[in-house]
Amino acid sequence: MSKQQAPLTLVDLNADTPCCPPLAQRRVPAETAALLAPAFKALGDPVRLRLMSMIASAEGGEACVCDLTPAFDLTGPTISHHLKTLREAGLVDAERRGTWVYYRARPGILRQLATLLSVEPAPSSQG
Amino acid sequence: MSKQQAPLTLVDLNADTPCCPPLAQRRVPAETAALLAPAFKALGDPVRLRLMSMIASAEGGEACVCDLTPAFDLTGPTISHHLKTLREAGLVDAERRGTWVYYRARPGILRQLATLLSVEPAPSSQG
DNA sequence: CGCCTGTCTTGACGTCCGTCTAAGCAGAGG
DNA sequence: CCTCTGCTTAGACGGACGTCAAGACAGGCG
Repeated sequence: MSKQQAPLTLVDLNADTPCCPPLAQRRVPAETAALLAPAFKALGDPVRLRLMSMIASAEGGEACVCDLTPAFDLTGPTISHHLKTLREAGLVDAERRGTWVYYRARPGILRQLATLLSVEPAPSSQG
Repeated sequence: MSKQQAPLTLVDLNADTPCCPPLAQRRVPAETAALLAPAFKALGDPVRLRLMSMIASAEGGEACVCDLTPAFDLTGPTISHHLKTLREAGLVDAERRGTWVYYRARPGILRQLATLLSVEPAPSSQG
């Protein structure tokens, strides 16, 4: 990090409010696309999509790896790898408490992605 | 096509109404994840995310390849390849009219993805 | 018909991804 | 201290991905 403080990205993935208008309302700028695409990419694997859902829908808002792993026909390291991908995409946070590691969804970025994909409620035949 | 009509998938990507509750509300079943993950994957590339936005936000709801290509520092075939990926993911439709090919967004699946990612409006501190 | 323009397909090349096994690290308990 | 369990990291391997150059296909025009 020898750089000065980078010129603060236009999009704040931690914000709780949408960063940008829906994709169908205005062209997504290249910088925004570069920032948001990795999040979609992370959700672009069935295993990770299910992991994300299991974490986000878990009681108490968090899920233990020990609960996630047995739901798949995959080895522990593979699940760990997918969780790391979700973490690096900013979609989840991890916290160790004693023996177990708990994952928690970050609602902010989820909301931003949802807003980006949102479409006008109905395609009225005449404008 | 010697097959009989396939046993209609649980999720209809063409429907205009959401296929399933938000990811944070209930665990996404494996079959649903397998069906929707490719759409997220298709949006997981910055170029395709921008293409999708350019198409969805275009006037008249459609965009000509000839308008899309010059927006990128990529060759024609590469753009064509990305458009094919979006097409195969069910996100856009293509139609040839004379010399040019026009792409059009499919709002149905976009709505479904948005619904899937949607989160409770606000983590109100008051129960 | 023959050429020109616009788009897609093919084949190739380097990189990234999903998965595994083996090894490493962190707490809990004897 | 040692060992056991839970999770992550490291390394390897096959397959998929993003890109390009070259060629094929489709439609308009002289």
